[in-house]
Amino acid sequence: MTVPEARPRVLFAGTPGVAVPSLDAIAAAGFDIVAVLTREDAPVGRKKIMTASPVARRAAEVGLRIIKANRLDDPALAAIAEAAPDVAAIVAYGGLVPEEALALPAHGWINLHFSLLPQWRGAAPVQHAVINGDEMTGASTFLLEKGLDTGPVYGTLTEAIRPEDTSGELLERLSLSGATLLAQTLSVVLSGKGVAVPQAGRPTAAPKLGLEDGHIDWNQPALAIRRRVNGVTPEPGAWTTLAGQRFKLGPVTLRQDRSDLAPGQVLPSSGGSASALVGTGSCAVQLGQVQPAGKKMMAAADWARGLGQREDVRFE
RNA sequence: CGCGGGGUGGAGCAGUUCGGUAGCUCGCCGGGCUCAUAACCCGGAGGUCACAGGUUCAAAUCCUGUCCCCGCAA
Repeated sequence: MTVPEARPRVLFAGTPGVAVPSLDAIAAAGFDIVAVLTREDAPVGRKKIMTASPVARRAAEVGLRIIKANRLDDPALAAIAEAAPDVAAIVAYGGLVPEEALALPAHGWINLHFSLLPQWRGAAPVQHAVINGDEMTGASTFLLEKGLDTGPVYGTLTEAIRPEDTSGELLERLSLSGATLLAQTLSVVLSGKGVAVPQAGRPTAAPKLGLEDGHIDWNQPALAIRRRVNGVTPEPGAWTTLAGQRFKLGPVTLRQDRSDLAPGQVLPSSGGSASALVGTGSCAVQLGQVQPAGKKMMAAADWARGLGQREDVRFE
């Protein structure tokens, strides 16, 4: 009987869709994923259907051992200890990793974070980068420690933020390139050649966004409004109100040729090139997709047609 | 049974209160005008008004039930 060559034992921790490419990349790189830690099933949608996380579903497809826990209490810690990982890789797990857990793998926990640390530490780095109007962002792999995203950095990559990028699109690109970075970092760390560099520079905070973060203030300049809309798209979503009703907005485009509209004033234009313009603190913006309360998401041009001849349309 | 809005030609809407001829802005097809056009003019096709019962001389509209979509809340 031959003794198989020892493959590095990896614990993967992650929950949402952006973590799935990392799981795939680590598996493809040949690591032995001894367990996948993810959050418990959660009710989704109006019907509250209990749904497993994207990472849990992917892990199930591949036949990996799954540990579902919202907090790393004793049973979860025991399960991790039993899996005996050499290293843990964590991408958007969604829960705090206590110090007892940090010590379990010999090489610690390697976190993939979607910013150039120490910029945008926290739950929503991509969203804040977009809202802030950053032209460049990236991803970092670092050694998890007690503080929030404060550990020394193993590797980074950069990604340009395009003016029309939404957080969702940017995050998708970063989830793919970041997955490769994470797999590379694991290899280097497990080989003992990893070099972790303490974070240098001025930290900024990127707390999780709430519903109110998507509330558009039409008195702001058009550029700021576009950045905010892009930053909160698709989650938690940009919105305003119309006649007291919630009105969701998709990405907008700047119309620097129109500055004759008051902030919030809506101008439906008719004709084959129908669209809807909205006044801001500076020039107007042109709406792309809109969703009035109780309606499906629709093209702003379609919505504008249904408005008819009304001229009193105004967002609050 | 958490609260609320909605389902009307391909799209977005009006019409429902107070039953009585299917409407508006577009799109589509054909023709015209034009150097040209997403502009303008003329003509045309396309709808069991979500579904099922009920009331009525008559239902998109009133009554009952069902399905589906969405905004909140969680």
